[in-house]
Amino acid sequence: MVVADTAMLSKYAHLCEVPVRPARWLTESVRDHRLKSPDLYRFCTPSAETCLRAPPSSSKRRYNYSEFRVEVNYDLKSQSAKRRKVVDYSLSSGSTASDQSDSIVKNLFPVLKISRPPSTVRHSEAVETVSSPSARPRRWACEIRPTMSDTDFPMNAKICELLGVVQEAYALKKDHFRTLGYQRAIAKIRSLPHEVLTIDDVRSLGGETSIGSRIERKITEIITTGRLLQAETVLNNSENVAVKTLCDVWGIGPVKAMGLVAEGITSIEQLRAAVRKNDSLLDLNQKIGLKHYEDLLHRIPREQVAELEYYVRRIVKRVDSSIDIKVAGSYLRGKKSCGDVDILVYGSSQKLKKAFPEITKRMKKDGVLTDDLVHGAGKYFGIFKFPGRRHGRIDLFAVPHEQYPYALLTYTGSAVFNSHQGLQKVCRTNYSRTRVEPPIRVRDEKEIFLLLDIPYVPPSARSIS
DNA sequence: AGGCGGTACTG
DNA sequence: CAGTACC
DNA sequence: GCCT
Repeated sequence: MVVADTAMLSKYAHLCEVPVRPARWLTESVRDHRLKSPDLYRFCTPSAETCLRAPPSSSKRRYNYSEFRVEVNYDLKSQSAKRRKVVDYSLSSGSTASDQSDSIVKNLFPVLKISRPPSTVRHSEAVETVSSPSARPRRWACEIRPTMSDTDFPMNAKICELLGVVQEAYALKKDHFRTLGYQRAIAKIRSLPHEVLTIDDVRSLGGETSIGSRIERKITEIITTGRLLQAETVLNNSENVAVKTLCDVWGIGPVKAMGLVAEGITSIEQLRAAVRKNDSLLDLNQKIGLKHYEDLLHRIPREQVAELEYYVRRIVKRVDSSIDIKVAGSYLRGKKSCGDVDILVYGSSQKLKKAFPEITKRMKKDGVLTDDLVHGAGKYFGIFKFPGRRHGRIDLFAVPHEQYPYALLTYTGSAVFNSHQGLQKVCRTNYSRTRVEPPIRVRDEKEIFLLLDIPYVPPSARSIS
């Protein structure tokens, strides 16, 4: 099943191999901290009719999350009568968090392999994988269509490249929404199953395409002339190029960069010279970003992230053995290299209060954390370094265990993946340091997918851009 | 005409 | 408060 | 920028 608004429905319902449910269902379930009966929230449009799940045979079935009894549709692709399984388990258990999650996973997803710790296995095995592809839907709700590789359709790639130049220029001007418009149009082109060689290839899509008259005109220009004047103007604008370069320094954004360019600073070297003369040109974080500019341009090899994980866990366990860590982000998604390292530090909020500052303190004493960028009560952003290695960016998040699955989902990303299907919304509502009400209780990420009734997507499949 | 993500930290 | 960053 |  898919949580959808009306626009979503008209766009994607025909692609869904699972039932569709209105967003109102999610909103009210979240608000009231219990799952509303889906039968009260059905779309009645003909196109969605075939997607709707048949009403439960037992009219007494309740969707109360406190007793956590939900239906699991774990073989959505099966053409035969839908196989269903009712899962019913109590929320009390003496086992550890990872034991719990493993056994739950095995119960819910018999075909799922549970990985050993990433540091002890080869990269390709380091993420949870589904052993039998036929045991889950081919097309996930969060992955509406596969993205074509650039070589598939040269013209599409060209269009995306040139529109991307314009989009970046708007991003630097902080024209947030025009940027968004271009991003969506580019995503659309990239997802097309055919090459755009005439403008009719775009027009024939019909419906909501994210491509309006303006972008359509630009696409026409690219198709007919092979060029886009506006993009060339941007690329030839040295001021633009300089702003972009300066924005690569952590802590410098478009506004600061434009200010620097206005002062005649157009390169990293010039910026360093300028800071030597005027110490207050940059704030503390920007100076740190500049100091490690070259190192931070490099991605961190997966093996080194695993080393860091080992080290941080050792520190954490010494501070408080009831606390554990989880490396999320692109590492958890199985990438061979990571732009930074995201680490969730999770345990009881009481213990975290004392332990979290202590953990970063010890890492600093060891010389592993070399610079602090942000340290709040619930998050730490900084720079780490191991002997003989480059500096790298590290983020630590203190997560109370009842919010852990939401935080894990959030920080595993990708950002684009999270932006689909209400994932962002449900995580936001339930993972927040300032949150007062208790979150909807879930034990692991899979239960969040259940909550949304979206087929589970393993981390390795969430790297959509 | 108005929406397009929400939150947390720095200075 | 604006700016920047996080996914 | 696009969409409702």
